[in-house]
Amino acid sequence: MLTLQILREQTLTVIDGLKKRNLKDAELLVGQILENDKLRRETQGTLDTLKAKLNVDSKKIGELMKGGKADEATALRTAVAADKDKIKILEESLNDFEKRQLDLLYKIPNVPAPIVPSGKSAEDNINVHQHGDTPQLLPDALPHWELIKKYDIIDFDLGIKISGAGFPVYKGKGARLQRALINFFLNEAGNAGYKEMQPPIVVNEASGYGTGQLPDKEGQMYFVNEDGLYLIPTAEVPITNLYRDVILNEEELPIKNVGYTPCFRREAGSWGAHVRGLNRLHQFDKVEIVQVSKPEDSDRILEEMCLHVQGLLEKLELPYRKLLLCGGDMGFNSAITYDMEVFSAAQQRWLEVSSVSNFGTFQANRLKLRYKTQEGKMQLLHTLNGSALALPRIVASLLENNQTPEGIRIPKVLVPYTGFEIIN
RNA sequence: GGAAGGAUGCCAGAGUGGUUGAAUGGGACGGUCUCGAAAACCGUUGUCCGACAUGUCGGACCGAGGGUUCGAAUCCCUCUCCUUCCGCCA
Repeated sequence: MLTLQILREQTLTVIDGLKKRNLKDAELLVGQILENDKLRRETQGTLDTLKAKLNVDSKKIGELMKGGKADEATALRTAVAADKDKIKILEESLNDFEKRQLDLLYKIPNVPAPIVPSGKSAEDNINVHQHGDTPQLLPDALPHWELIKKYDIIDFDLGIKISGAGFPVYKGKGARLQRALINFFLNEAGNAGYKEMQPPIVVNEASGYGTGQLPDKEGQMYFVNEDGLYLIPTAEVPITNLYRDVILNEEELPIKNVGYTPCFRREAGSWGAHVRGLNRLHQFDKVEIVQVSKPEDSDRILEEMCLHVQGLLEKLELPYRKLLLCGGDMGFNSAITYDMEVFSAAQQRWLEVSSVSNFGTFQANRLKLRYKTQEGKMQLLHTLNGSALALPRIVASLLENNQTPEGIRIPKVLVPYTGFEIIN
């Protein structure tokens, strides 16, 4: 969430930024917060003055009691009672202002960075980079949902039997390919200086709030009611929350972590004709890179993370494009997001396989993730993350793009991981 | 699942209801000493909110939330978490 400081000091910038997201009531919301903030501060002022008086009087009563002046003490005691009533009322009112402040802050998305274009939907995203030729397939080329049946490597029906739709079973070389990709991605990140982490894949409520899945997005996560735990929609949640309520030393920065986890998404109401096969699943595998950096470094680091992801796609010989998301298509928490999309030849579609984002202080503010500057000042850090990479759509495009009459060719870089060169 | 104990500052660890934001020790930082270091000695060691002011003043914070009281780290209630033992088990 945005800090009050930003809202107070950069009000117009915030409103302009929010308009890029097509947030309807930007002025209204910001105005409500500032008004509430003003009232909150006034209330606290009078409350603090009263409390200061109470503290002095209490001390005085103590001294009177000690000095054996019980009468005077009793008199003062009755005088204090009136103040206590006032304090109680003011405290309630202060609580209300604080609660309302939080409610309002939760409603406001992050302010898009200056380079983010305004726009309503994916139509308005900007293609900033494209790499690789889209492959020409034979006329009898198959989409991946046919290929996985033909070679018996991913089985949706078995998944339906034991779990439900959107929970495929990977078999034989299909399972092996999954494992190969995960290892490849983890090793590449390790070589790039990321520390490998293996976090839990269920998280508590506080973690959901920390990275911004809660409130409001409960419906997208699986919830274990009995224990109050959420199945993670991405490794971003546990890995970023490792740094909740943490004060880092400047020398530790930037933090670079990578983790592989399964990811769970309910995807309520988002099923349609274009989500066949591996395009959208309830459970999928993903390797995620997460960084925590000083504010002045995060722009550079975002680029670095993008290049890492692009490098992976190039090594896998997949044609891809890099999009700068417009305000209307960005996630709630993000200040800048680049999406990487690979071309899936048989579907003739671009598939999003990675989303690399800089959150600025938006998550850090909720997480209370800070560091102490050399001048000894507490400062919120910046958080960033990106998929590197999400498996299912990578698999879809690998299968489709590399199909030949003899079988599906495995990219050279993966062969040491799979142990085979072709799926046939 | 059963039983018991606990939660205090960066860590360890005190704390009779009334200058306790909190003893003491350790660590870290600064200084003295030294060619340098160690040791020793001296000093510093919070966060959040607010008000005027780039410093001061006020308020809050001893797991969380309530309560009792003129006054709560200290008493009472609820919740959360942790540890240990037993049971079950990968």
